[in-house]
Amino acid sequence: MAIPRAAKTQRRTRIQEEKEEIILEAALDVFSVSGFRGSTIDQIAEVAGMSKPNLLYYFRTKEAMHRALIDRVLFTWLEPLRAFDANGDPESEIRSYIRRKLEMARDFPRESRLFANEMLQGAPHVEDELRGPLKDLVDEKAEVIRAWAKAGKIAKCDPYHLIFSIWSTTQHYADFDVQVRAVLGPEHSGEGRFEDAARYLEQLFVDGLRIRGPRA
Amino acid sequence: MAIPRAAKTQRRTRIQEEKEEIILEAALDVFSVSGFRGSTIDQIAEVAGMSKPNLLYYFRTKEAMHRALIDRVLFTWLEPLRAFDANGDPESEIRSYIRRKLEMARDFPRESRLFANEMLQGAPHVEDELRGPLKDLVDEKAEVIRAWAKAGKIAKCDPYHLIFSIWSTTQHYADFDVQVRAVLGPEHSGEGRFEDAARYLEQLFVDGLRIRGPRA
DNA sequence: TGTAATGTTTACCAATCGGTCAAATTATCC
DNA sequence: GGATAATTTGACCGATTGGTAAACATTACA
Repeated sequence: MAIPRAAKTQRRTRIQEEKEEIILEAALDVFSVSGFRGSTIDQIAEVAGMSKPNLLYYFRTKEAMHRALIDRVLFTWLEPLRAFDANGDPESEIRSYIRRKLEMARDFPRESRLFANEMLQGAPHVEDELRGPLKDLVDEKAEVIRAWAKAGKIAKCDPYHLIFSIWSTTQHYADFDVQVRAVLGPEHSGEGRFEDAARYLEQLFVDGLRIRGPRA
Repeated sequence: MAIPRAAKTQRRTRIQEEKEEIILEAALDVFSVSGFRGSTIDQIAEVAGMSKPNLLYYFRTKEAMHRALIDRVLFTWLEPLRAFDANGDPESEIRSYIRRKLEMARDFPRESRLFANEMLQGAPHVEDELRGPLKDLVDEKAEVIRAWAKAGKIAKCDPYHLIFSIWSTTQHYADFDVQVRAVLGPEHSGEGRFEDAARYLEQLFVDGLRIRGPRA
């Protein structure tokens, strides 16, 4: 009798790893569009190409699927900020942070939307992570930015709202993709819009951080 | 026999106006958090304090409720952009546009989230409005900004991405409110955060638009 | 005040929801 | 190859879903 669920076994089988990957991929498709409440296990099962009980063999509940997905996304989502280097040159650090975040919006839009959906619903599943690891990381990087300003390397600014601005502007191209495409029109909806956005955003933020000399 | 639904009558009764208002208010509460698919008529009925069939007397389907809500929100949501004045002073126009958008994020967060939810789901109910009225309005204002740049009143920049940036940064404080509060901590989660955001964003965008002189 | 239109509720429906169960199938390892 | 564990599925469950039917209550208006 195979009572133990996959999750409870000691070692993960080859099949387990493969199937869990397929399921999470399908779950990402569905959750990122409809949010937790609006998604159904049947939808995910159909996308994954397996039966519903089979999904539930690998993840005991809908919550468990969502949880696993969120955990994975949350980690990789913070990668760019983690890479933010206190010893680097301020301007190029900001620049590459923007570029990296924009690349993620381009290459992993579903992950961005999954996260956005969770935020819109009041973060019922991740509030602890926000207040813990996320806040800690942001606090740390905000301190770096503040130190740069104090040392006169960049203009004074509120580091928290700077970070919020970079988050929102870059993620906008993933989360509000439909709107961006609709407004830009079909002729500017190719991948080139990410190039344009990168150019604009780098200019915007870097200019804002330069210490202003006498104006023309 | 009262076959005709409220919506089909010639003139709207006093009761109709009141109840429809109550229902839409409740629907906004629910839809803005859970999105269309994730919301149920029962939830809305409970918030509205009336029975489910009573809701369905005023709005025949869940879609009709959502539709009515979206239409109303879409209109008021574009108010600030409509007010953007081609004959005004560029710097103060941008400034007051940011301020107005931020006020809306503060005073009408549910409306912002309703819209964001719709975008995340691929705008299945409003794609036409995006491609029509919205695009037209943005095109018009983008032309204004381009003209300002051409006349040397502001620095050259991509007007579309400028508008996207203002949208995303301001709406972020409504849509990602949980995250903002979590990162800022309880001591900075009072209404003052909107003041700080306004100060930061006005500086960011206005600086970016100033024609740059020789640097210090 | 009577009556027709409007508004409200109870009871209900078929479809779908998240999830279980036991039986059947497949992979693994000796 | 056979025993055993791991995987997959069809049938099913109670709860919830969006929505309806019809009886009942209230309002507006002559």
